[in-house]
Amino acid sequence: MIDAPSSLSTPAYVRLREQLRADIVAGVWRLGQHITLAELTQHYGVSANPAREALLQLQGEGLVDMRIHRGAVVRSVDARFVKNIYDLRGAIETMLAAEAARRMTDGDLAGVAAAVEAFERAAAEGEVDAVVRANRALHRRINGAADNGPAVEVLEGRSTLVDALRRSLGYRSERLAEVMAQHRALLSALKARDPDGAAMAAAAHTMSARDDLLAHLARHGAA
Amino acid sequence: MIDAPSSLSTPAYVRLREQLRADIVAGVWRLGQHITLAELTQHYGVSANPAREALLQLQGEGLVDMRIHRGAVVRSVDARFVKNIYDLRGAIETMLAAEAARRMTDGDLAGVAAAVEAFERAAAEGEVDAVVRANRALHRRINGAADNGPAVEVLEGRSTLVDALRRSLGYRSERLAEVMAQHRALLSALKARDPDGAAMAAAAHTMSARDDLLAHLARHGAA
DNA sequence: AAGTGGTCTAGACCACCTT
DNA sequence: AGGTGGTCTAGACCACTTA
Repeated sequence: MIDAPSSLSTPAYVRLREQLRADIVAGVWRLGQHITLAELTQHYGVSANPAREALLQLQGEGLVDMRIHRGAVVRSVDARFVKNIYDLRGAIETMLAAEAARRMTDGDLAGVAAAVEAFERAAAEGEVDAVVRANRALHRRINGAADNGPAVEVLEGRSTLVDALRRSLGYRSERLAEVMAQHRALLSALKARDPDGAAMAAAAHTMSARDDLLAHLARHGAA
Repeated sequence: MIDAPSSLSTPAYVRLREQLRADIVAGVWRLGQHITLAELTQHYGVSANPAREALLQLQGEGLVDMRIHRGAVVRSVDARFVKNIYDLRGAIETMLAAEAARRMTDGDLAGVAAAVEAFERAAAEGEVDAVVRANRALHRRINGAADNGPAVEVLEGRSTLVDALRRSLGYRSERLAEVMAQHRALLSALKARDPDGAAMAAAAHTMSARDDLLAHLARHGAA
């Protein structure tokens, strides 16, 4: 059964999509596992149609592969997949950072600066949740300032699986120091309204995140 | 009614999605126009469910905006939209070109070289369709060589509207000469296995395509 | 308070894969 | 051929907007 109705007004296929994504990330449905509509309708207590729609949308996010008349398969998160997603995200975030450097208002800049400080405070206190929140706020603000709705949609749509993976692995403290330095560099470039500098800082940031995660995977085996 | 069943085996929501996309591009449904499920079911002779799915998927491609209980609206293609889509595509294609430079086999390279020549031959003979085909083959080959499925999916998914717009405007011959020079530059960088050079060539190529289309729009008004 | 418009369920149907 | 598994239709239902 789908858990608390969350809100009576949210459609079943949306609730199922969210739940299914969370369950895939949590390992309820193993990576590479085969899922049929019948299993979904039984397990979550909805009928075939919303189940199919949820699968179609998750396919759009790259979480599952649907093969006609063969059921869906949870995409496995191997090194190649992680590299590909990070390369895609890196390309988009680099472009957005450059554009943000051109368009940011002083208010936007102050917001980014505040998020950078919130991140560092949370990191110093070891508050993992607060670190994740501040990090998200920081990148949301930069990406939002670029005023490119479609790009942000793609970025957010393609981030779920890898974000969940990253969060599940935790952060090493050396990595946190690295990230803080990268945030500072990015902030400086934005303050200087320097698109090329912002692009380079963003590219370095995402590439190091990619390599850090890939190193984790290589060390501890794939999920 | 949906036209020829195309193939009995392709599901209705897929056929409807393709048809609806083509019809939007052809102007059957005007940009900014309001569409309801009832209109779709009547006009295309399918029931509500496949119509809804087609709309959801086109929303995923950015062609329509769905607002719950208010119907869907065909997204209008203004200058800002064109710029945003081109910036997104440019970011992705730039990344893919760099990656392709690292990974291309000699066979891939020969394919790109052949496509470049096919493009130039078609351009010399004024065969617009052949130009479009060669151009697509060329970029498909480069993008494919990067071996990043998710990125290619996003690229193709987000290109339809703007591609159609560009095709509907035709090509000036000066523009064709520019494009040929850019293709040559890109090919050289790929041959030299030079990722940075390929990235720069790809970025220049998509930026000039963007600015060319924006100039068209500014001159002749929005579609 | 009516109306519009989206969503769900159930059952029939049919395409594709397997024997 | 049989079985599995996805897709369609119809009608009921219900949420959100408009008068």
